[in-house]
Amino acid sequence: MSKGHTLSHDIAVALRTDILRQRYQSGDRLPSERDLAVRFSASRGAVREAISQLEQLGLIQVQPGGARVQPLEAASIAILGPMLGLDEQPSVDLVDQFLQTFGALVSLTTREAVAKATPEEHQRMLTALAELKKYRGDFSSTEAQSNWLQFLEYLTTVSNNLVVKLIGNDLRAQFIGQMLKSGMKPALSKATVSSILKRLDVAIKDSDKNAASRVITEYFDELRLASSQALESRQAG
Amino acid sequence: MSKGHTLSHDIAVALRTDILRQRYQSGDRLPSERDLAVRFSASRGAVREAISQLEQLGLIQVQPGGARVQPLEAASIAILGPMLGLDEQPSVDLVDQFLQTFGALVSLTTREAVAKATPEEHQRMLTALAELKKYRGDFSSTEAQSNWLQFLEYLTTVSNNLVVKLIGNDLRAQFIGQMLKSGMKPALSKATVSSILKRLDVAIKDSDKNAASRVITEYFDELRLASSQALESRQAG
DNA sequence: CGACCAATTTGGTCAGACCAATTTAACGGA
DNA sequence: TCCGTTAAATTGGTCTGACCAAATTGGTCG
Repeated sequence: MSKGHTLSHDIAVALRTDILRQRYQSGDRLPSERDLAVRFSASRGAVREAISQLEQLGLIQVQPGGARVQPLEAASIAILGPMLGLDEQPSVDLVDQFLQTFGALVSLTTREAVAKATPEEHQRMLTALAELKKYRGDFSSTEAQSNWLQFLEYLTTVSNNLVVKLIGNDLRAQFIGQMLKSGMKPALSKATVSSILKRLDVAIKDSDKNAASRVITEYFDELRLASSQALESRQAG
Repeated sequence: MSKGHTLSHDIAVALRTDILRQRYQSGDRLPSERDLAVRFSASRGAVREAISQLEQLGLIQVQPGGARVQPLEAASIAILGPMLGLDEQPSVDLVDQFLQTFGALVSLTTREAVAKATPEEHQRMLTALAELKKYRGDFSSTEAQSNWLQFLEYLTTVSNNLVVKLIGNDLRAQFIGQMLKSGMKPALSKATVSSILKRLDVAIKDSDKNAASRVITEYFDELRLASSQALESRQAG
């Protein structure tokens, strides 16, 4: 194991990809563990480990007689990243759904953060915003994106909502990884970004949780629009 | 395997519980696979399967030299149900966070469902609401709760947001299971429930997505309040 | 064609072996 | 006594082959 991945993990990834590409329909039986061991030139133990990982993801149900593929929509959120990474470019619908959902969660944590922040946290939010404003609305660099995401993550921390944090763990790392891999960066205009940062600043200064939440919702609505356009023009071009 | 659970799953559950109960701190090394095999009177293979499940949950990181416990807040949402089920009664904060987050997601899907529904779906929503109104605000029965949850799930289906669906898979089944196990049912007054159903009906009839979303948000805010009170009075009593 | 039974296949688990990577212990020198 | 180096021990990663319980498949008979 020199490349940091176990064989069982590699097998699970390969099978997961087969399932996500619908090479098996819901209800179909997977090949037997013995057959998979031959296919992957591995021991049955490694295959069993892989299979139990897929079962935990909700992708299959295992019982004596064979493992059966389950409906995709009954699976865990942890399959989102792999789904997005299936093709060279992600599905427009799925990206939109992700942004919409992620936006709703961030809007919630922003609201709660503004409502709950200690004076110190409040100041730290404003300081971070001031740093973001230095980009003058130009969020296209990796650094700017990273700082913006860190800011959003800080809001989650201040909101102290573990449930959102746990969901975010499954959503964020996977999504960002796949977006970067696909080389796609949705571009908001500098005017839009500047406006959002400015209004967010005012909302936080005024401890106006509703305004802050609205600004974030608007940011994600803009981002959804820009993403859809970017993806569609890539598909046309 | 006569009781529907594999040994590896039982071992994973036991270790997960140890970790969630903070018997190990973040950074601590778990006992070796060989020691765990002795402890659980199992083979090392079964232990390895259990360990790889815990790694997928983000609870541990496995490498030669030993598996290390990871910070809880870096884990997957799939640990929420087990966290809620640790004690006889769930943590007030965690239940509140769950309801807040779940409420935000349902509010989003309600908004989208109202915006997107086909005439047939629209009619089906109204029909389901009419059925719910027959309870005259009395949601205390298992049947009423079940029908209400089915209605909310139908909204998710109509909204066609796979991301929310996948998150819901991790949230819903676990949470409801744990709540029922703890025998706790938060009680909203009949007047509150009737009012919510009535206004939701109007909003859907008018295809007013914002109003529908607001009604759902309000329902969950009331539910959060009632839950906190119910849990706190149980702790006091 | 359907029911029943036997054979085969499948998952569940075990023990023991071996190799690569990490951790711990021991030794020597300053 | 402390630090650095090396060796030994421990740990994870994987394999093979065996056996048992549960499910599936195939064959036979009415």
